[in-house]
Order: sequence, then structure tokens, then C-alpha cells
Amino acid sequence: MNAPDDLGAMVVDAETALAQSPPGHKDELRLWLRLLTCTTLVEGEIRARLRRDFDTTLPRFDLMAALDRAQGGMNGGMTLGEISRRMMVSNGNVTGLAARLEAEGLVERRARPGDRRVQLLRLTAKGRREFARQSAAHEAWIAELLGGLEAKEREALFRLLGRAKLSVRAALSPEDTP
Amino acid sequence: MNAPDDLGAMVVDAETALAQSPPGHKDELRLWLRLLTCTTLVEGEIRARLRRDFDTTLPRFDLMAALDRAQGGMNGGMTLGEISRRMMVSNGNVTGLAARLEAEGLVERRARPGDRRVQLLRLTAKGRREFARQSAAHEAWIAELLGGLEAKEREALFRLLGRAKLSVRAALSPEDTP
DNA sequence: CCGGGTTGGTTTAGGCTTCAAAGATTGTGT
DNA sequence: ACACAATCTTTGAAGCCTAAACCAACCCGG
Repeated sequence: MNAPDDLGAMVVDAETALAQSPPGHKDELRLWLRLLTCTTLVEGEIRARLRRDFDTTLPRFDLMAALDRAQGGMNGGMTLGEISRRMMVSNGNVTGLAARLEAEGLVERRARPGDRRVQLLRLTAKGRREFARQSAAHEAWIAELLGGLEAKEREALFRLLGRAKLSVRAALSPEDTP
Repeated sequence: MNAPDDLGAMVVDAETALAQSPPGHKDELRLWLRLLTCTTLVEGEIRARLRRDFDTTLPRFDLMAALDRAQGGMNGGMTLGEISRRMMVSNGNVTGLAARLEAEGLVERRARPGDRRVQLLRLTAKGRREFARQSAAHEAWIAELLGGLEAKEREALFRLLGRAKLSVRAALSPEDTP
């Protein structure tokens, strides 16, 4: 969108005005808004194409992607908890998502021998077939959307985003581990 | 004493997982996953703090932010359509959001003279007061989360994200811009 | 064994989000 | 005037998402 260089907020009452102007933090804000815009733009397009071409959704795709990657490494699949941590979503969210995918025959559950609490999730054969098609398209879409950047720009962006990730995680970790 | 398998139990986001196992993957995909991880991380924290400190949500905050910025510039507020375009969400979404904010006395509607189709939305006095508090906190949070980057890094990241935005928009524009 | 703490998962209530279809109003061509 | 298209908003169905409460199974120390 059009960059709003004017954040004119002088409309505020006098009593709250003091809280309002800690100096100099505007460029962090602009950086964040631009980051958010980029992500929203790409994500919205991917959602739309997943729906249009495969009649599925991004969360479904993400869950299947997690399972697909896990299946090569370890046998038996992933537990719902592992999935929820990988996807950075809540526990209950994965419950419903898995239920829908299971109803469509794309994933299957089975208990882990020796621990009756956990539900191991795996792609079915149909699920693997479906995901292979979706995954190839998805990769091409991303390459298309970000292909306007040169390789050196992508490399630099990747590195800087890694630094940003570190910064956020560092700011989060103190209260994240009580 | 039961040596915990910490390697297997470590929390790994999707981007890290991709970098680990599979063979040749496109760097565009890794870039995208890292972008998504950064955004999700920040956004989740902001959501949690908005709830914790102000008992509100990010969509509510975003809508009020749009109104707040518009109020300085033009009189009368914004139409629901303008808001939905600014926020990059659907039309019907804004309807419900506005209804909830109106029920809480934070925004108010009024018809535009001469066109009975449109609903102009404005912050109430209470809404302006609330938003001023939230906005100040929000800005500080962002500065805190992204403060681990040096000014030069932020500048470079901002510029590269601008390039990325251009790339995505260029790939989208054929069917997206009527 | 048997309690208490921990971990894995589900449920519930409520809000967010989209798409598609429908209402309502305005503008336009004939 | 009248039909018709365009614009703005609302509604309804379905899915996504979270926090908090809850249940079930495991673990461990007496």
C-alpha cells in the first residue's frame, strides 16, 4: 500500500499525550508493517491458489507438509503435540485439523505402542499422492512470487530475516520459560 | 536419569525443519518459510500482549489504527470498503468487526450525505483514548522485539522487503489489477 | 500400591476469516 | 421512465484459531 509517512497523531487528549511519544521507534514500526504486508500478500495468494487448484487450505497443506517431512526421518509419524509445535499453533487447533484430514482419508491415526496417550499421525497413500502434487505446485508458486529478486538479494534477505528471528526469539525467551 | 532424548524433543519450526533433512530445495522456499516464521513469531506475541494488557485483539487494533490515521487527514471517517482494502481482508469481515467495536462504543457509524449505501466509520472519543494507549504500547513492543537488529540492518531489511513486495505485486498484477 | 505432578489430547465458548449469494442504492443507456 | 449494470454492504455456511477447562495416561516417590 501507499506508505503513510505521516503518522499525525496530534489529535489525542492531553492526559494520554505523554504516553504517546517515546521517540525514535517509528522505523521499527515501519519495518514491521512492511514485513507483515509482504507475508500477507504471499500468504493470501497461496491460500487462493490452493483453494482454486486443489480445493484445500493452507493449514491443511501445512499439516501434511509436516507429516511428509517427518515420514522420511522417523517411522510411525508425528504426535499431535509435535505437529502443533512445528506449526506454531495451539493444541486444540491440530485436533480439529487432523479430524478433518482423517475424514477425507488423507491422514490416519494410530496409537504408539507403550503409550496410550499419544496419537501418531501419518499420511495415507492417498495423502502422499495428493501432497506430492500440491507441494510441487506450491514450490513453483513461491519461486514465481519471489522470482523478481536476484539471487544475491534473496541471500541477503534470508540472512537479515535470520537476524530478525534471533532478535524476536531473544526478546521472547525470558518470559517464555518460567 | 532416563536420558531425555532432547534432540528429538526440541522445538523446530517448519523453516528449520526444511533446512535439515530434504535434499535439493529451492532457496525461494526457504526464504518464504523464514519470512513466515518471523511474521508468525511477532504477530503471535503481539496478539498475546494485546489480549493480556488490553483485552482486545489484533484485528480490532488494526481497524482502529486505520481509522485513527484517516481521522487526521480527512473528515468523516472511512467507509467499510476502504477499511477492507487497507486491511487486506474481505468485506464481510469488516462488517462483523465494526459491529463488535460499535457495540463496545469504540467506533460509530454515520451515513454519508448524498449516498445512502455507504457507512462511514469513525472512532468515538472513548475509541481514540483507548487506541492511544494501545498504540503507544504496540509501538514499544515492536521496538523491543526488533531492537536486536542494528539500525543499519533494519534499514537494509526494510529496503529488501520493499523489493520483495515489488516482486510479489508484479507477479500478481496481471489478474489482480482490473 | 497410591497419591501428586506431568504430559498428551480433547472439548467448549467465542472470535476471526473467507466465499458466495443476496439486499439496497446509485448511476446509465435508451 | 425503465431496465440494467455497477457499487456498497450485509448475511449465512463453513472452516480456522485461541485460551481455558477438562480428561486420560504416564511417572515417580513413598
